[in-house]
Amino acid sequence: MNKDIVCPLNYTMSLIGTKWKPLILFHLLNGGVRSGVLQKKIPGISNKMFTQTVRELEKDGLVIRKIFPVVPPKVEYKLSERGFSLEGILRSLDSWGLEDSKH
Amino acid sequence: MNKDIVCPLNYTMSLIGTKWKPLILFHLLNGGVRSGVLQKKIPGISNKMFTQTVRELEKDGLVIRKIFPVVPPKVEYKLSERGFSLEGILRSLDSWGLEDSKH
DNA sequence: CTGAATCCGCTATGATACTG
DNA sequence: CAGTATCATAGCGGATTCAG
Repeated sequence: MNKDIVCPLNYTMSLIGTKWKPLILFHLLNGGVRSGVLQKKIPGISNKMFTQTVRELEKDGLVIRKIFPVVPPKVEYKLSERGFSLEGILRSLDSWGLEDSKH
Repeated sequence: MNKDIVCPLNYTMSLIGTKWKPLILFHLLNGGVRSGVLQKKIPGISNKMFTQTVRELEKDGLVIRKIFPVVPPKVEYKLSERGFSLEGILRSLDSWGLEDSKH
């Protein structure tokens, strides 16, 4: 009996339940963006965690990584269709923060 | 300039952006419950992290802790009004997991 | 020059045993 | 029953190094 299926929330958390994943996904809602630009949008994230996290998202099929074979190196990240299906949740999290921070 | 306000999502994540917080909050949606019962609903959480996490939620005003001065000890946790305001988000996360796990 | 991997020190986490 | 203490491990952050 798989616990992730007993409560689907466990399944969701296994995919996006970390400190940085929702933030990265949120900043990709507006479209694909270059690696360095994306990283600058995430305040406080370390280089290492950015790379590690975005790669996990890629592995889980939420983010697509596109490499341009040019000099200097260029890498872009964008949401997959599956990643986009989280849009409502991500925007709700953002809206909740906006409202709650007023109180 | 506070980064948590530049993007409200940062603020939200600072409150519930950990592995266990959404799970604990979700299992409190149906009402107050005794400590041990709540912990059993969270598969995989260690005793230490359960106590630590639920106390942080209490400190942030999302969860209310009620102590009954009896023997054996009895402690109940329930959502505060502020905690309940996350209901929509928590149920969306659960629903998303249910849908996504089908694919 | 950009993107990412490696190394090291530190913090957070988990398992177990124990206290009130 | 609820929570704490202790210790081993895993994960994170920062600086540096490497690759293209």
